[in-house]
Amino acid sequence: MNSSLLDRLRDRGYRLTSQRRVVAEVLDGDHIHMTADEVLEGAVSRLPEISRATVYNTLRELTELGEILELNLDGRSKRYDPNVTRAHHHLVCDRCGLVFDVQFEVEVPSLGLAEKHGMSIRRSEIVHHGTCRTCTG
Amino acid sequence: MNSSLLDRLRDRGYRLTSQRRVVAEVLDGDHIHMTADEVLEGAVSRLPEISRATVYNTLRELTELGEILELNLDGRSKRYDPNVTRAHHHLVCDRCGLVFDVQFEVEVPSLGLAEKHGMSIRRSEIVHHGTCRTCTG
DNA sequence: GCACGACTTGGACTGATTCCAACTTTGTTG
DNA sequence: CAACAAAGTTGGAATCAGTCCAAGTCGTGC
Ligand SMILES: [Mn+2]
Ligand SMILES: [Mn+2]
Ligand SMILES: [Zn+2]
Ligand SMILES: [Zn+2]
Repeated sequence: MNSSLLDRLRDRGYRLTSQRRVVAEVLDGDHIHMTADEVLEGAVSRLPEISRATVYNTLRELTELGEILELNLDGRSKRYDPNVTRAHHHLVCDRCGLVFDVQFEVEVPSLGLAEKHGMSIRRSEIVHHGTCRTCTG
Repeated sequence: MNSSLLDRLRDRGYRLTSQRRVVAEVLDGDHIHMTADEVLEGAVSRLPEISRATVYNTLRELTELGEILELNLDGRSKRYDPNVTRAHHHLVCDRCGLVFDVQFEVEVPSLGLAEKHGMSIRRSEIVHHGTCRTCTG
């Protein structure tokens, strides 16, 4: 998994810098949905001199490579999801921003030509908005 | 439709100011997904002295009333959708931001208790990301 | 070892939205 | 009607996330 990520980076002609390695390490996990700032925080704790700009650059690169998903769950910070292999939904608490994965056996409905308005579709996203238990009080 | 919106505003104890009326008018339509700035622009053309702050205030109120939907389609500006009666998906061009409605007969899969992680769900959103015909070139 | 392109950096900048304190409007009460 | 309170509006400052940029560093091929 991780080695293939690094391989892919190399295959694209990207250099394997300590900064990129650290960002990839911080993002490793199963049900995490970190903001860029959280990634920066984790990266800094391993490599104190890493900069915000590099974290943003690397997140963009990893997204373009398809190694992570960039999620717009609420109107706030984007979140980055390393789980690209198993398609899943997301559950978001509109009050506190908590995010859950939902492993649900519903294939995303594929659209017919008519519905696509001539667009080519790359990816479909299902987000459920609600209130988590602690926020309900 | 429109009168019921104004009625609802009154029922909640909201005053029916010219500013609120203008914002509601600008938002009236069927397949529109305006940004706050576009709403402001339309509102100003009818009521030049209206302020940005009031537009944002009114958009929040209408959203809380359930009269419009606040959509986070891309990481940019939120979009406001007055079509709350017919559930539908959205199709977004990731290059130019164009938005289409998709009237598709797929009910949003409802989640079982286990999948909900204890959350109460208010609304589910399906967004298809891709590239529109003109952006494909 | 040098040169060059790739990469990183801090800080300035931008765009979207929220916040705020002053002001205006409207509704209520005597 | 006058006076006061409550609700609404305003412009601009502030915040927040993200992008941009010019300068400096690194590292690979020659
Ligand atoms: Mn996820
Ligand atoms: Mn719509
Ligand atoms: Zn919550
Ligand atoms: Zn497009």
